[in-house]
This record gives sequence, structure tokens and C-alpha cells, in this order.
Amino acid sequence: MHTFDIEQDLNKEQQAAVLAPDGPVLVIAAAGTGKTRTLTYRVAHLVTQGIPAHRILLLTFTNRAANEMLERARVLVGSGVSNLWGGTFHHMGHRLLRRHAKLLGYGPDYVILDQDDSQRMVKNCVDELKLKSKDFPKASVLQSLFSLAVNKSLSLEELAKGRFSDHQVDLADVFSVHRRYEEKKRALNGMDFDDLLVNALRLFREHEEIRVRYQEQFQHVLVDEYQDTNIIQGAWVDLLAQRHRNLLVVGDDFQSIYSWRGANFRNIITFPERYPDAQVYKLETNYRSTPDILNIANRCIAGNPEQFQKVLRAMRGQHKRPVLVRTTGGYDQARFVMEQIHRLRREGYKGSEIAVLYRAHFHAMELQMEMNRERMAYDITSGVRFFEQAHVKDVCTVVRLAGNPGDELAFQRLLGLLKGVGDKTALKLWVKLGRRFDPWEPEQLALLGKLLPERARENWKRMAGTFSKCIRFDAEGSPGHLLAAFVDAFYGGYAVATFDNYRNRREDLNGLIDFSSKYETLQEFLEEMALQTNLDQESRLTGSVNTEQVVRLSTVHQAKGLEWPVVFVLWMVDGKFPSGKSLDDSGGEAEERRLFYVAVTRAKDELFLGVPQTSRGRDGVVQRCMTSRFVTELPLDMLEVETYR
DNA sequence: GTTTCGGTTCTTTTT
DNA sequence: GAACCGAAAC
Repeated sequence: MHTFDIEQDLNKEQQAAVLAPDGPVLVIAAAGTGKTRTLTYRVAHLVTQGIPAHRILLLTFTNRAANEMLERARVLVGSGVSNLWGGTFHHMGHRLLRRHAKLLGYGPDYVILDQDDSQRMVKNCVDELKLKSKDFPKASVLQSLFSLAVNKSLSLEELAKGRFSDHQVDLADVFSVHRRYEEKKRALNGMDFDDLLVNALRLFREHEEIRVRYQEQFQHVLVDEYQDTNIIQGAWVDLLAQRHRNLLVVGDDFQSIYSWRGANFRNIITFPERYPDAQVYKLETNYRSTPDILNIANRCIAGNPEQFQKVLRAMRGQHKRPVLVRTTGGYDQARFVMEQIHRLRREGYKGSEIAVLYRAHFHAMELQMEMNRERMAYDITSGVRFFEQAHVKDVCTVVRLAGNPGDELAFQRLLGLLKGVGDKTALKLWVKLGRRFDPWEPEQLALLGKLLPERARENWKRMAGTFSKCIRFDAEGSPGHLLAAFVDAFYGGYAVATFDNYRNRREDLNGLIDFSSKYETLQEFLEEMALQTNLDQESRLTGSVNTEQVVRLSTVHQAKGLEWPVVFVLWMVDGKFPSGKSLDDSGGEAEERRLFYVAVTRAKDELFLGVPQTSRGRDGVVQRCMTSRFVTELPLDMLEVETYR
């Protein structure tokens, strides 16, 4: 059953970390040094040592990382790991709160608001308080400000003062929006992403019996990507591990790229101070990339302040030199990438072995157009996340209402799909129905039918038909039926009339219905959906495309933790990468540089850095571009310089 | 008073 | 793509 051999499967550095004795452990794992592998083996090792899986807690940042590690651990030690507590911080927070939310005054069936939901709710607050004006900050700005305050553990006042220092904004108004927002969430029995973290921490801090119970339960706590934890998460982990003190954190301060959302890499930097008896292990042996690529990585990051010094040691031999390519503009850059992809294909690379990375989604516009024109298969984790696309959110409103009749946002959105009903009418109806709408109650359906404006009724009949067709049983059963029925009866027609890319959206919806049928209850589906930002790559790709030949387009952030034989980095130009906006923010230049480090270390064999000489600004005006400082900082002989026009 | 529609603008990064 | 704005339509 245990089909692994630590001595044979791992190098010395990794072995040391995996076999580390009990107590606090800090593993500094540089890029491509087998961090996931080490963590997985550590879990497997603990299980074979006789630690019951349910007494191990494994925290990650992304769903992808959680799934990958649990999957790999399962391969090593079999189904024994299935009781392991593993997942993202938000998942774990939710898992605890689902059990104990009552203690904090929430109902057990609270709803999770994703970012889009929060933003809409903030917008509703601004509307209700009649604060809408040209000068007043937009809902999205306010929402992210509220969120940042939580994640950085700063007072809203402090943060708002800095943010609006040069605007004429009455901070009192900002506060009242915030207060209203908090009240609204309470009224709805809802938590946003930040509440999941904050409330989970409160649970521990304010309820000793809960704290003691979980401190006792988790004999071992393991944290992945520790450099990305924020203050709340850091405190959470410290608290949980207090009893047994078997806390193993893995991270790479070089790859800390989330300070803009509150990540505090001081957590990792000060770990040895907070745990003076901590064992520190470094992983520096890199199997991924060629020496030339690692040279660039080592060189670019070395000057950053405040970090654990480490140098990537290459295990691979020389291959092709990394290339810096100067092009006239974005279009030529795209042409260059296309030509190279054709060459690579001729040399035997598959499309899926190639990735194009960039700082911001719109940087890939020209390339997308070119790829479309040539009908080259590509997959892009688009700027809009799968579950936040309009059509996905639209159809999910029915499940939300079926699961929670008090979901105002869902109601508003659902009714907004009817011609002749907008925000105002929806809100009026919501109040008339007593701020509650249960689609399974025939009386409510009939009442709403009567209250609706004349021209909305025709469509309403079809919408309402969905509910009468799905018997109550479905509310407790799989959400798939309900979604399918809604699409059949109403949304299919609506989508045809509304979207020009109807077919794609219909495919998304089919994918969603497939995805939903994995869940047995509406509640489960809703929770999972809110915490999931994207469908897995495999399930999103249509069967008709040969996935082997699909080139990957991605932001650098989303590429973290992944690797490809060939990597292109677009727009290595000051203002774009580093991004002009981020330079004055908290992370500043150092964080942008770390981002560049992440981009470079994704490449195994070949690396291309694109440097267009001009870019088209807002009004179509052509501007000269300065080569990115991250490139000019490098010694010239580290790169092959090419000009393409 | 509301809603719709058509045009415009703007895109950093994510659970 | 989708949020936003202003003008026209209900």
C-alpha cells in the first residue's frame, strides 16, 4: 500500500524537510525545487507514521494546489488520506463556520457572496443612501477598499484617508456605506470572502471550547505558499498549531506576489523569530530549467531588499539561450510569437508545451486576434472568471433562490432578466413579497405573477414554469435538474436573444450543469461554486479540440506553480511590466520584480522576452516604450538579442 | 419614473 | 466583456 521510497524518490534537501522531526519547521522552497512534491511526501510520511489523516490540516491558497496535493498523496498512501482536512483557507474557514456559525449569530445555511455579489451589494448601498454622484467612488473601488482593510488588518479610516487624499470625498459617507453593507450582509445571512476568514478567526478567539477542540484535533498543520498569507491567516495558523506546535510552513519569499490583496510576507520572514526553535530547510536544487534561465532568475531577484537569500542551482544541461526580441509594436510581437510557435511545432513541441505569459489580460489582445485569425487553438484563463460570467451567474440565481429564499441579490438578478423589469421594479417587488421569495411556494409564484408589470408577464410564465416542473424533492436533491429545466424553459431563449456568442455560452452552461451534477444538494453546490473561481482546465475545454495542441495564454499570477518547456513573456516594457499602477502601491517595484522572477522560472527549455518599441495608447496615439528595467538590469550577455519586424 | 438601448470606456493581479 | 452614461421609449 505504501508505494513510495523517500530515499529514492527525493533528493537530500527534500528528504531532510520531509523527515523533519516534530516542532515548527520552515521550508524555504525556491522555484522549481519540488515544493509540492516535498509537501506531498511529508503528508504521506506522517500518515505512514500512524498519524490519523483527520488530525492533519493542509492549507493552500488555490483550489488547484489543494486538489493536486491530495491527489498525489492519495497515489502515495492510498485512500487513507481521504479524511485529511485539506483545502484553501476560505474552504477551511467555511467548513468550520458551517458547523459553528450559530455561535457568531449566523444561521447555519448562510450564503457566501463572491466578489461580484459583494460589489453589487455595495452598489445597492450607495444607491439606497443616495450617494451616487460623479465624485463619489464607484462600488468596485469601495468594495476593494473594504476588503483590503480586512485583509491588511488596517482600520478603514486609515486606509480611506490615504486612498482618497486627493479627492473631495466625505469619509463619513464612505463609512456609512460600509456600515450599510455590513448590515445588509447580516440581514441576508451572508458572508463575503473576507468574512469567512475573519469569522473563522473570531470563532477561535472568542470561543475557547472551539479553539481547544481544534487545537487538540490538529496534530500537524501544514501550510503551502506561506509567503502569501495575510495577517488574519497567519494568526489563524499560529493559533491552531499552538497546542501541538507541529507547524510546517512552505514558501518562497521570492514568489510573494499577492501583497496587493493583503498578503504579508513578513509572516514568512519573521517565522524564525516567532518560533525560535524552528528548523529551517532550504530547497535550492532546480530540475526544471536550463542554467541560462536560472541565471536570469537568480540575477533579477538578487537586489531585492529583505529576503532569505537563496540561489537556484541548475541540474540540467545547457540548451538554447533565452532570447530578448525587439519588435516594432504589439502586432509584430504577436506575429513573432506565432512564427516561433510554428517553428516549435515543427521541432516537435506540442501546443500544450507552450505558454504565453503577460502582466495584465489586455496585453494579450493582439495575440488573441492573430490566433483567432489563424485558427490556432489556445486556452486563456480569461479576465472574467468562469463563475462570474453573466450567463453563469444568471442561471445560478434559480439555485440560489431555491436554496435560500432570502437571497435579495439573486432575486434582483433573476427578475432583471425579464423585459420591463429593472433594478427599481425588482426592489419594489422584493419588498412587497416581504423580502423573501420561495419559488417552491405556488402562492408566491402566483402573487409575483400578478404584481409584475404587464409586459413582463409573458416571459414570467416560462420562467415560473421551471419551478412548477421541478418538484420540491429537487430542492434537496441535485441542482442539475433545476438548472437544466431553467435553461430549457427560459434561459436558452433569453440567451439567443441577448448574446451574439450564444453557442459558447450554451456550452458553458452545459459544462456548468455537468459540474453541478457532482453535487447532491443545492447547498453543497452553492458553497462550492462561490469558492471556486474557475472550472478545471480539462472540464472547460470542449471535447472537439485536441487538448494536446492547445497553447496556454495566462497572466503571470495565474501561471504560478505551473511550468512549460517554452515560455514567452509579452510586453517587457516599463509601465506594463512593471505595471505603472503597482509601482506606488504597497508591494511596489520589489513585488513586480518578484513577479518577473515567477514568469522567468516557469520556463524549462526556452524563454522569450518580448520588447515592443511602441504601444498604442488610449486614443490610438503611438507612444515610445522604454525597455523594462527588469531587462536592462540584466547583463547583456545573458540574453540573445534579436530584432523582428 | 423606469427601462432600454446604443455608444463609450476601460481594463492588474484572486479566494 | 461588462460597467457606465445619456438619450429615447414605455
